[in-house]
Amino acid sequence: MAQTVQLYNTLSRKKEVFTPINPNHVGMYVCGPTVYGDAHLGHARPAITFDIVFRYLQHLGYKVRYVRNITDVGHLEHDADEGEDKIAKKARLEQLEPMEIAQFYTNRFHKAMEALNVLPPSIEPHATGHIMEQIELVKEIEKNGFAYESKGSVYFDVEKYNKAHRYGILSGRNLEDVINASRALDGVSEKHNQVDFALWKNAQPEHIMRWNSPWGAGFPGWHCECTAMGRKYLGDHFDIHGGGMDLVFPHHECEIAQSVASQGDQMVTYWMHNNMITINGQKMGKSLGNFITLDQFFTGNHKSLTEAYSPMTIRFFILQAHYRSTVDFSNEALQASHKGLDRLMEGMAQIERITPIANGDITMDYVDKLRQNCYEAMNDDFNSPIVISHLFDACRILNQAADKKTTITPDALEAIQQVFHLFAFDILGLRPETGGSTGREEAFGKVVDMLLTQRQKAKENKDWATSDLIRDELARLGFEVKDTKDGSTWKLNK
RNA sequence: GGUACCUUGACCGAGUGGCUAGGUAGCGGUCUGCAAAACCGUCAACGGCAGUUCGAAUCUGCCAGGUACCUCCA
Repeated sequence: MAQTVQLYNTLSRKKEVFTPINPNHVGMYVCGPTVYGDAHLGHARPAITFDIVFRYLQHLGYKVRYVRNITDVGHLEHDADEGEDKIAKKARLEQLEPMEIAQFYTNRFHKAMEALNVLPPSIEPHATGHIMEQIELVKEIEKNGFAYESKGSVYFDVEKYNKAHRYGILSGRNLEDVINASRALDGVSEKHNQVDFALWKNAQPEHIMRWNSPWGAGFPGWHCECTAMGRKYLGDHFDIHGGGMDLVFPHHECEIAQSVASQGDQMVTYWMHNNMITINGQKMGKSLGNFITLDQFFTGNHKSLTEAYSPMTIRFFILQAHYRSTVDFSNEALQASHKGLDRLMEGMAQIERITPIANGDITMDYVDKLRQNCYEAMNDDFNSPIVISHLFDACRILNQAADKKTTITPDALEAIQQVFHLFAFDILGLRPETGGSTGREEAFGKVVDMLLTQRQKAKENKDWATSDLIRDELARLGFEVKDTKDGSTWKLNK
C-alpha cells in the first residue's frame, strides 16, 4: 500500500486522505437499485464509479468488503400517509407476485452489470431478507427516545433529534429551512411534525408486502434498510458509504440520523457521491421520463441513438468524466467515446507487432513516469479521465513504434504492456470487445484470411479491380481491411 | 424561497495562481496503385464586469445564464 489515496468526503466537502478504520481492511456500502424497472444509464454511473473504487482499493492490497443492496421493498410511491410500495404497485398492474417482479428486474440488472464488466459486490443483501434487523433498529431508536408510535406506524422525531445532535450535517441544511420547505400534508397527519420520516409503516389490509412487528403488521420505512444492513455486514463503524448525489437528502441524511439515534455516533467515515448523467442538460431520470435504458443502448433501439453502443463504450463514456461531474449524454459524445475506445484498444493490440530494440528510444524511464502518472491520477479522488489521457499517450508511443517511427527497449515494451493491462483492464475494468471467439468464429476468420491471400495475389498482378472488389465486399459485410507494409490485416466492426 | 453546485475551444471533457490534459471532428502533410488505418504537424477555450497579485481561465466580489436537492429517484 505504497499509495496514498485522497477522496472527496461529502461530509467535509473536502478531499481527505483515506485511512481505513482497520488497517488493510475496507468496508464499503453503496446504495443499489430499486428493482421495479430496467436499469438505465443513470444506474450505470454509481455501479461503475464504485466498481473503480472497489477494484483500485483491492489492487492496493486492501481486503475490501463491498456491500451493495437490492431494494425490493420500502420505497413509497406517494405521500407517506397513504403510501403504496413501488414494488407492490407494479405487481398489481401486471398481476404478478411482488417477488416475481423483484426477481425479474434483479436478474436483468445483474445481466447489464455483467455486460458493463462491473464486478459483483462481496455481499448483495435484499431488504426483504433483513426485516428483523430493521425492526431491531427501529426498536433501538424508539428505546433511545427518538421515535414515537402513531396508529401502528413509527416515526423518527427529527425535532427532538436536532436538539441533541444536528439534523442536516451531510446536506448542509438547517432544520428550520427543511421545515419551511417541506410540503404541507393533506388532512390529519399521524406525524407530530411534517419533517419526521417513517421508520415503520402500518400496512393497510390490501397491502401485499407486510410483516409482523411489535407495532402490528407493516413494512419498514424508507431509510432503514441501508442502516440495518450496513451495520449487519460492515459493523457499527465502516469506511465508505456511496451512492448518487440525489440520495444525499433525505436518504443519507436520515441514515446518519438513524445511526446516531440508535448507537450514539455515526457509522460512516467517508461519504462518496457520484454526480448525475444529464440529457440536454437535464438530469436523466424516471420522474422526467427522459431516461434511456442500458438495454436500449446495447441494441440501439431508441430514437436518440443512431446506432447500438457496446457496453464497453458506455463504460468508457462514463469513465471519461470524473465521477463528481455531471456527464451530458448525447449521441455525438457517445460516437466520440466509441472511436476513442477503439483507438485505445487498437493501440494496445499493436504490441504484438512491435519488435523491441536493445538501445531503443523509449526506455524504462518513460514507463516509470507513465505508471507514476496513472497512480497519481487514481490517488487523486479516482480521476479516471486523467488515467485515460495517460493511456492515450502510451497508445501514441505504441503506434509510433508499430510504424517504426520510434523504438522501444524490450523491458520497456513489456512494462508498457503491464501498465496498460493494470490500469485499462484491471483497474478501469475495460476489456477488449472481441467477445469469446468460438471455434466457429475462428473458422470464419480463416476464410477471411484466405480471401485476403487472394487479394494479395491480385495486387501483385496489379489486378486492382479484383483487389478492390474483395476489399469492398468484405467491408460491406463488416470486415475492415487495412493494408500495412507487412501485408493486410482485418477486423470485424461491431 | 432555502441549500449545494456548474458555466472551458466545433463537440465531449480534465486540470491549474506562471509549465501544450486527453478524446472526437476539421485542416495540412507522410505512407499507399487507390482507399482505410496509422503517424507527424496544425487550428482553437477558459460566461461578463471589477478587484487582489509581478502574473488569474485558476483567488475575491458583483452580474448573467444553467443544474441538482428540498417528493420516489443512481
